[in-house]
Amino acid sequence: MQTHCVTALYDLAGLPGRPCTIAAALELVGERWSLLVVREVSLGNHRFSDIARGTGAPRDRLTARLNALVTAGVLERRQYSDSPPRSGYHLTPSGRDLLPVLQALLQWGDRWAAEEPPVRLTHAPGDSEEHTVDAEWVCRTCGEPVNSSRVERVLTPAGRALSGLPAEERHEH
Amino acid sequence: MQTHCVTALYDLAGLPGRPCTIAAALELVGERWSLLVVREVSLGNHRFSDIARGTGAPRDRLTARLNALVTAGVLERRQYSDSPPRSGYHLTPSGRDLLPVLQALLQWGDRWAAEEPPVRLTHAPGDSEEHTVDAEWVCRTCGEPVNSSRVERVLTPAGRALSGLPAEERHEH
DNA sequence: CGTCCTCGGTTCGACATCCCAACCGAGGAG
DNA sequence: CTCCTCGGTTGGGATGTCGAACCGAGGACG
Repeated sequence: MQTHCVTALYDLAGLPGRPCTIAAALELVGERWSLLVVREVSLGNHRFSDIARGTGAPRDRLTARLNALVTAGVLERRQYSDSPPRSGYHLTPSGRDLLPVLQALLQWGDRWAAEEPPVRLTHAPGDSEEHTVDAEWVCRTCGEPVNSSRVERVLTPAGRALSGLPAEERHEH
Repeated sequence: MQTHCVTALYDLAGLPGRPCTIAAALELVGERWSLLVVREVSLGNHRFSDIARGTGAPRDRLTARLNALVTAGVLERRQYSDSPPRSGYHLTPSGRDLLPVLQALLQWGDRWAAEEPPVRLTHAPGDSEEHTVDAEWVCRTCGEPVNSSRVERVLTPAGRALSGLPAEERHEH
């Protein structure tokens, strides 16, 4: 599996504020419509007009976002017809890795932004019964829910360099 | 536990595109700086100037975002000094529920938006060793990872009403 | 008292982005 | 030939964004 970005990594030093990959991520996919475009493509709508209808984005904004997401390495264009020449947009591995972000937003929106969710995710894996998906973040290493356990933030050498701290000996309080 | 929004639920019918709480969520916290403000507050920076420094947001934008997040019910103002009268911003339950969104963005950004992450999250729950957090979404009901299992989208009655007539949905392979 | 400082904003002007509606060119279909 | 769809582009007005300057309340210092 790819472990870092191939196409569009973001220079953390060029960002304002605390050096943090959340900010870098938002720089790539945080503009208006971007994540909804990813949602729409992940639902199987690969064509310009389907994405436009599904998201509700203005066509010129959609053009801009699609191009930005392609150069960010989140989407790729793929020709699906020679005549007339037509191409569709598909998720790259990096784009597929955004699905957890969408899952998190969906779950938050279901709970806090709508009276009654318009869509329910159901789940029938293996031999268990069909049921509504209610997901939580779990640490792959130890299996515990992430939020209920003690989590500490540690600056890496790269982070120390970016925040102007001496290379060794100094920790944040 | 609160199961829906108390202050600022978003009228899904007023949104363009597919009725979807991801869009509603982004309407509340998707503007520039909003999620970074939530990150900053969650790190313990409650004061205006600390949030400004931590996020790098212009002061007028920060004012706008803080007010929006307060009326959205994500943050609340709390007075921490009478003289001079000073108040800080704190996460509400709804704001705390955004942490999984930040976790998802962090993980994506670490992998796809930066060469070397500036911060590592470590985790030492219960009796296991300290290790780097690597989280995934797991279904609370059956315990299986959400992305690797069959998940289906089902329109609820509310969703059916909102979309008039449901279109057929294809899935990516 | 007067001057300085910090904190939490507000105001201003230049600029970028956004939205909508109209338009356009390539390529079928009839 | 005319019409249609698809995938955009273009123009103009509204809205959002930015950086820097300004402001008022309230200490702190002398």
